[in-house]
Amino acid sequence: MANRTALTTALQMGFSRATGPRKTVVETVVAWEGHFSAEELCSSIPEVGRATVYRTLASLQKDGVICRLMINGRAPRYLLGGTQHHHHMVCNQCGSVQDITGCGVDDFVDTVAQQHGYKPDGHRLEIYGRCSLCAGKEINY
Amino acid sequence: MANRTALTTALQMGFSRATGPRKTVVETVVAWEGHFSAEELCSSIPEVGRATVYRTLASLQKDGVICRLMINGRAPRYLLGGTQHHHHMVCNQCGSVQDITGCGVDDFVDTVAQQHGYKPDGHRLEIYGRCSLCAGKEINY
DNA sequence: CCATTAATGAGACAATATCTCATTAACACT
DNA sequence: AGTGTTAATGAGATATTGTCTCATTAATGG
Repeated sequence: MANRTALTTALQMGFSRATGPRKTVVETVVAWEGHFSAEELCSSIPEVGRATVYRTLASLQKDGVICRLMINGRAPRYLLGGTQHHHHMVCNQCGSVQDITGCGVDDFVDTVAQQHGYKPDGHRLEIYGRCSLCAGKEINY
Repeated sequence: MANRTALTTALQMGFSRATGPRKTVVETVVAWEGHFSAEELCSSIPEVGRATVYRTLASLQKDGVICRLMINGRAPRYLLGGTQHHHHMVCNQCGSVQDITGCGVDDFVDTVAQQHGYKPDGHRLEIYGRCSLCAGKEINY
């Protein structure tokens, strides 16, 4: 399994006990195709409590196992991929996500951050835009 | 008034009627110091209905009059500034916002976007990190 | 196998966002 | 200025998402 290492690591980092519920959450996250919201994850594993899901997501994010993307709409969405996929371009309309790699992003972010006295959180960069396929889907108040 | 143009424009763009409530919202936004959440805005102008505030915010964002920042926590925060202030660096902990200008960001974003077939939404770039003043404020589930 | 205590989860609560639809009022046109 | 048309409003219900409490469960070291 490609993500075996990530899974095992995730189960151990940031916690002192490797529990069953957490294992369920992590395995589900690892197997997920594309990005997901916390509520979607909760729904897919109703046997795990909501608090535990949120706890685990926060921990995984903190440890860099998953990324948290603020796409258009209310709920943040999560995406597997820590060290390798820190940079994304997100479509505000359809929520499609593209990786940005090998573009000198790290250097750029570091430079800008340093200029402003920031310590970038894992050098994470997200560009929000609109992919060419998306027309304006209006909200109906 | 410095933002006279922005205000007038904002009142007319995207709507067919310039109404009193919308004028109230826009004037309040223009006069606001720093960033704000939708609920904060609602509270400050209770005479305007919640739906109208959200409607107007969405419109202003779409027209590029305000920026929407997804800072750590639940509620998105808004910031006056369209064309001039499209780039920000946001601290995930304290929510402080710094402008990024004159760093070749536009060119960079354009290049990356083009490579991925994106049309960046007003060339808006946001880097989420952690400012050096902020220690980890944990969540107590 | 036991004791310790980290972790869990049910469910209340809080915060935020959206929707419905009857009412109001902005605007074009006299 | 008066009037008809209809865009816009807002009160309040509802939906969605996130956090907290605390009694109970179970992982781990010894």
